[in-house]
Amino acid sequence: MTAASIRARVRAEMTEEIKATARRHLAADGANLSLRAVARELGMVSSAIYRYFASRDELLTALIVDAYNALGEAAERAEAAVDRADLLGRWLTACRAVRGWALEHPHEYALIYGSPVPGYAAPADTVPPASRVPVLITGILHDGFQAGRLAADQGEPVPEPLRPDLAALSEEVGVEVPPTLLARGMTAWLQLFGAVSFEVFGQLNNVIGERESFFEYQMRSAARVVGLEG
Amino acid sequence: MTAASIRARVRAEMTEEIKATARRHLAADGANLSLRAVARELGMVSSAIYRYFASRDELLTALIVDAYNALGEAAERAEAAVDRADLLGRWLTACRAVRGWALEHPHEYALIYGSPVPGYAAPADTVPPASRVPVLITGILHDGFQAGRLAADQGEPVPEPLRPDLAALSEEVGVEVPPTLLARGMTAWLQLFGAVSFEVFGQLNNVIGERESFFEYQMRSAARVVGLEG
DNA sequence: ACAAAGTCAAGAGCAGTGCTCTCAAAACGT
DNA sequence: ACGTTTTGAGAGCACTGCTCTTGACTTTGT
Repeated sequence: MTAASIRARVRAEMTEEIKATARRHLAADGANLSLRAVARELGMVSSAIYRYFASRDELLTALIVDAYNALGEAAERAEAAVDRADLLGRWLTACRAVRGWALEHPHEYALIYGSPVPGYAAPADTVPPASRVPVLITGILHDGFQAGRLAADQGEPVPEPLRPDLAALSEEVGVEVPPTLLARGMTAWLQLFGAVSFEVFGQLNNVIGERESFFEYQMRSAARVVGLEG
Repeated sequence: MTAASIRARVRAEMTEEIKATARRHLAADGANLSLRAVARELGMVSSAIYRYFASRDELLTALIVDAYNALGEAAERAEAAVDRADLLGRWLTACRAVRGWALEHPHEYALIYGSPVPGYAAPADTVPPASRVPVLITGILHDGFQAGRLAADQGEPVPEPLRPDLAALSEEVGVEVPPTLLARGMTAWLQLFGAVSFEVFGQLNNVIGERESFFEYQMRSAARVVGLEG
């Protein structure tokens, strides 16, 4: 049994090493990285990789799950260090963590928030890692609402047809937030990933030089829409 | 000279035909479409394509420019049909046109607003087509400001370091808009493309069913931040 | 202790890719 | 009509993802 564990452990290490190498190659070739190149760098032959990943897509899926988790954890850790009562601080800190991680790992960010890979369909096990950031944001909304510091109704009225979607969403996450507040939360969510994506994908090149100020302004503006006071 | 025109015209038609075929292949293979497959479908050999495009990247550039122009034109045409005094209507109409085009041409949209193609660097001639939508939005801001219906200062205060960027931007576009208003315009811009990207790239799957209501709500909310009254 | 079962890396091979080069046949300007 | 330019075809290079087979090694059941 201990012997089997050894083999299992070696296998796990090898798997991790392949992923690490692939992650490095991601920077050069994006989503269409070369399995053969990864194998070559690891001093093995391409067919050997298929012992660990059934296909290139499966390798990609592993990288995607890892990326979602890394991003989620970065946001969670940063946000957890902020005083629970400081709602605006929690929001801004989470935003900065997302942006920071994205700028540090632009190619992994592109993998999860960029254009979908052509033939690739994300399997179900990417969903929980993917929802870590949304869940985090929803938690801030929840706390603010419970404390009576976030109004349910405010700003643009929420269209009737949209409310069931929002109610189902709040239920799915397991956090109770009124649909009207959740709708504003999604505005902030769009604003966050819109800003990060534009910066990472180069849409801000030759447009905005002061990236930090710009991001800070946009996230504070989003917070204002939600109703988070400074 | 007329003879030369014939050859030139045939060449132009051939170029257009290659692009059209490539556009079709874009749907299946995304940014890494196959030159050979395109050639095969056109009944020619792969090397013949190099008479029209020096490389795959150059073909991609042509597709990118076309996509930016198509999107820009769709937005401009729709917006132009709205009463000039109806600022909110102009904004919402432009937004709907952008979303509509993106949903009709998801793969072309991914090409211009998705993750940047790995080895590819966008040449300078993509800039003017790319700025058609931003210019359009800026025009609405300008008209509203001139008419005294859009306040310069409102909402979140704009950080000092950001102002030169915004001033330069307004100058570059050739449309006079106060930096504070332009900052809110960029909020709306982020909101627009954040919403469209999330929908086209599948981030809203199993999250929002009522896409139209959701989009409408988000764009009205963005308009409110800018200061566009209904 | 030893054979059976399982696991692994390697190599050959298939069909495909972007791209370059050469060569013959058109189309063109004069 | 003649020399130039443009065009398509074909062969070829180095590369890709992936499959299948082979031989060596390790783990397991008895």
